[in-house]
Amino acid sequence: MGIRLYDTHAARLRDFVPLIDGRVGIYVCGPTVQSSPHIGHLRSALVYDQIRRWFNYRGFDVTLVRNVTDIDDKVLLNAAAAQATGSTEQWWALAYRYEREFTDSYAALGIQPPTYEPRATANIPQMQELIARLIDAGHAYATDDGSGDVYFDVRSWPSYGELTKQSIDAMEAAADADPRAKRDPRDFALWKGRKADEPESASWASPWGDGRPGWHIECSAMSSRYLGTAFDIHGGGLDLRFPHHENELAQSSAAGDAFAGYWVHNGLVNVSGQKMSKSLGNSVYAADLLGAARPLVVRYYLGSAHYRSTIDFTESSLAEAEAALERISGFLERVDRRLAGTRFASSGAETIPAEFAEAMDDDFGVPQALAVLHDTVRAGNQALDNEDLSSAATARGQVEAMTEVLGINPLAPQWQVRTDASARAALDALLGRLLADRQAARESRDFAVADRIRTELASAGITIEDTPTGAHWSIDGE
RNA sequence: GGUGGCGUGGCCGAGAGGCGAGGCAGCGGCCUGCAAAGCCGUAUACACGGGUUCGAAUCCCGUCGCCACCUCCA
Repeated sequence: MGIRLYDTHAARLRDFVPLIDGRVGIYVCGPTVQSSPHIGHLRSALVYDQIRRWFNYRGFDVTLVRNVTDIDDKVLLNAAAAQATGSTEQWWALAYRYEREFTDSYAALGIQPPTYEPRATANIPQMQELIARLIDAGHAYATDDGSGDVYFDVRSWPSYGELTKQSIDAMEAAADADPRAKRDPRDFALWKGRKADEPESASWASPWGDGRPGWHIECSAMSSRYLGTAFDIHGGGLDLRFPHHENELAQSSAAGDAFAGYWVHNGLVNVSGQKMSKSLGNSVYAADLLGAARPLVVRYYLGSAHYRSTIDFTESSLAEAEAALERISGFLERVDRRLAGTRFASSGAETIPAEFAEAMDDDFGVPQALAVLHDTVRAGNQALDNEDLSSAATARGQVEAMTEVLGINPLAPQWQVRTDASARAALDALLGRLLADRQAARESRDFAVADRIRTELASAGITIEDTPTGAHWSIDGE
């Protein structure tokens, strides 16, 4: 049985059949690097990381391309606005600064780097070549108003609107768009002629005059450059279906490219039930999240809902994720302690339970897969309670395998807080003394003393758990 | 106006015709000196009204409410 996924274009679940056996090419729309990454950007990148990891597990050779839009109106606008108040930062420096913020945030969440991350500014010739093909084919036109603009002619492409099932005539006319010299208000820019107040560094020579690319053309050009004119999966946020993906599809098809075989769209993130927007001032940035919880907790939270559903970020969201994760790491630590020194000490086979795999194969059903994970944790704890070490070891292997493929193994090096080894050893020695004192007090039934030690440690952020093999201490939140 | 989606127990969140996913919180119990952790048990949940069916949270019709997109969006 193979992987099924929901194709937005067909509007139904489809069996995944790769163009080339054993390989999958995925193109994902990355961010416009005009401001800091927010919770929605993280969720989107995480979704494709999960998908990519599952394809990998299923034996596919995955090529994941996620672009960086580093030239666009907002980038220029934001740089110009800062310059107006004294900044000397150029638009390209601003874009690169934000690009690094994105990279750092992705890395913090354990999102594997894509196979390649092309920048729009590095693919201008490819875009121009595509625009020229569209003009030749009669689907695009350069305006005659001297602006240097080139537009896609939506009326020339009968299937325009097919991705989002809309007909051109039923579309609302763009209220705020500057019609300039468009033949139809829905025509969209492929090339934007340079305006007098725009920096020379943001313009490129072209057959239609100096200028810069429109937004949509970059993805068509870059996907075909790196994945071929026909490739397997195109992904992005639900909000990109229209106009961005609709336009990509129109221009690539009109140019004669087969383009994406499957369209995948991830759900958006709301904040307390509301859409996140700058005007509402309710944006939750990556920095806010990473300041509020460990990166692993953020990853678990953002990755625990189904990729197509809207998730709502509320006050308790991170605490709930933390608690769920605590169950998993609690088991893994417990089983490791119990199995140490036994013949089950070293990790056995890491196997993925069939139900987990079935859930993931079915449109990446992470929520059901997590249910299997939690069931396995319970089974493992039961086995430990019953001193059934063999079953406990099996459960450990399964939990490790499942958390590994989801990128949420709490014991993975990625998530370990870097603590000074010598400081840790010193702490361990001190706690050893205190725990010995507490044990002595307990044996002489002086519980007041024993409890005081435990309370004092608790107020220092250290939790004591008594186990059959002695007291175990841990630092809260690690 | 057009297109698409959603409404599940105190909360989060799956499922899509027939044994009540899972997590959090709560309650009862086991364990413990007491805890913690763990385990066991614990819920007449599917917006409303009709209909189809032996059987509907799931399919159909209608109603109400909420949301997204319609050229800035992850």
